[in-house]
Amino acid sequence: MDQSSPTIDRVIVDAVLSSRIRAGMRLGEQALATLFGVSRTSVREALIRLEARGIVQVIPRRGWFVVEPSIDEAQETFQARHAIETGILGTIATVEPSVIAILRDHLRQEREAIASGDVGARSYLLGDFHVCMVEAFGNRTLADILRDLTARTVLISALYQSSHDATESCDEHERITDMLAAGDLGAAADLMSAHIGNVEAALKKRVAHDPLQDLRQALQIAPKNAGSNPSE
Amino acid sequence: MDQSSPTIDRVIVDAVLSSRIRAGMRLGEQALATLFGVSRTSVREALIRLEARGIVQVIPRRGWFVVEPSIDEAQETFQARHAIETGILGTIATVEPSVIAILRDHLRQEREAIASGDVGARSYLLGDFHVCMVEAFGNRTLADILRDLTARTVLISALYQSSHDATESCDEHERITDMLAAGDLGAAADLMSAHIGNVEAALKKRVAHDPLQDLRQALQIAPKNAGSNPSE
DNA sequence: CATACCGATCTTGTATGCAGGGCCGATGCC
DNA sequence: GGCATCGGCCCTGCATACAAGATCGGTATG
Repeated sequence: MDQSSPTIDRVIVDAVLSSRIRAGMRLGEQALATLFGVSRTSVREALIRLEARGIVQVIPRRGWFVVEPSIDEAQETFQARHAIETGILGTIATVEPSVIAILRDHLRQEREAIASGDVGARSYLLGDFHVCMVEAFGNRTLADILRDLTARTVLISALYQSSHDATESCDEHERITDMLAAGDLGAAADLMSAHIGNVEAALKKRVAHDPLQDLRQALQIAPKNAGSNPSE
Repeated sequence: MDQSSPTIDRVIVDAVLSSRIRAGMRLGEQALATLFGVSRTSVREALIRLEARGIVQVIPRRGWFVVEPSIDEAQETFQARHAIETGILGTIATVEPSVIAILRDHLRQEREAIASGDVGARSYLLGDFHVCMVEAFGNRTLADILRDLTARTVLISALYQSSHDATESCDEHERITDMLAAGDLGAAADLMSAHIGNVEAALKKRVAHDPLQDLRQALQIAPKNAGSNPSE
């Protein structure tokens, strides 16, 4: 149904969630237009949508770039996720068994992606757990909001070199699910609070944004494309 | 600084927040283009932005309309606001005196608008209290999200004929501010929870969506343009 | 009289063209 | 040799033009 317009948005957002698109990457209108086989107009519409969602930004006569959240913006993003996710847990009364089933299945996919070494799927699923949870609670509005915040979180984690282990995150997800299954929403909220805090704390060792960093890296690791997205 | 593009967005959002634009109202591209003295392209960009923010929607070859949230969407919106606002209160540790000062000044404006009978300013300020609070807490990201949710709340309140009194809302705002000033964040969260519940409960008497309603109203209030925006 | 058909008109969807402005390399000057 | 300047190239910003589709009116027919 929603093919023509949302497609190009989805592709970009999915790429961000899968860590295939990094913060600061340029998104030229003409380049995307030829890639998708459409006019610049359609690409521009998609980019404007993504800008409203806080995923890309335009510099007036320069071009479109994936957002590079500052330290402050990163903190705001984590605080927002913290507030929303603990807030929704404090709002709902009971948790249906179907919710647990969805989350259990999601956990299985997470483990599968981690085991198979698919870093894209791993990144996507680890972030999607939270979106999935809120959506399972029946609030699509909040899920959409959280998805965009998650995209920014992924960008932030790459920007500030998160050291948080995937297995650790997955374990924490499972513990949260266990508490939800037990009906202990307060404990689940506490675990969620700690979990988000862990992810945020894992990137406190910020990347020391001195200009020499880029130069040094460029001189040692030859080409302009680091081996994160070899295919494109 | 941000004049050219955001202006048209702001005008529409402000009109929604001020209850000057109702749910279901048509927003023709050409009409807005001539009104703002720009091309359809710019108008379209603004509408696409507003669509991403969940304020308007486009029906494929029909036109742009202000969203008419369904019962379920209305509940989702209130739950989202509930989760966010109680969540942020549970997230922050201390509340700076400057925050209290901002809220006190805001309360003064609310009372002023209520006393003067300026229904537009009243609607705007009553909703803006919540946005203002989150922004005063220092989280602009969450404040932007809440602003869009507030816009939908205003549309919902008009759609389902809210009976919640403005003075009552303002009083509740003041009690919340008092608890924040006292440093009792838990009590503030409880009051906020009750406050949002009150607003939501006040519109449970839904508007009986029979088609005769529109027809009857149209037959009584003559022309095609209702007298909501006489100047523009 | 009711209904089906059909064209006029208005709406959005999409492409294209041109203008404004920034970046970068070449060139001339100090 | 270093530096300022200038011109070409490329990118976005914006308007316009055309195409596709939907609504609504009139008209003809059963």
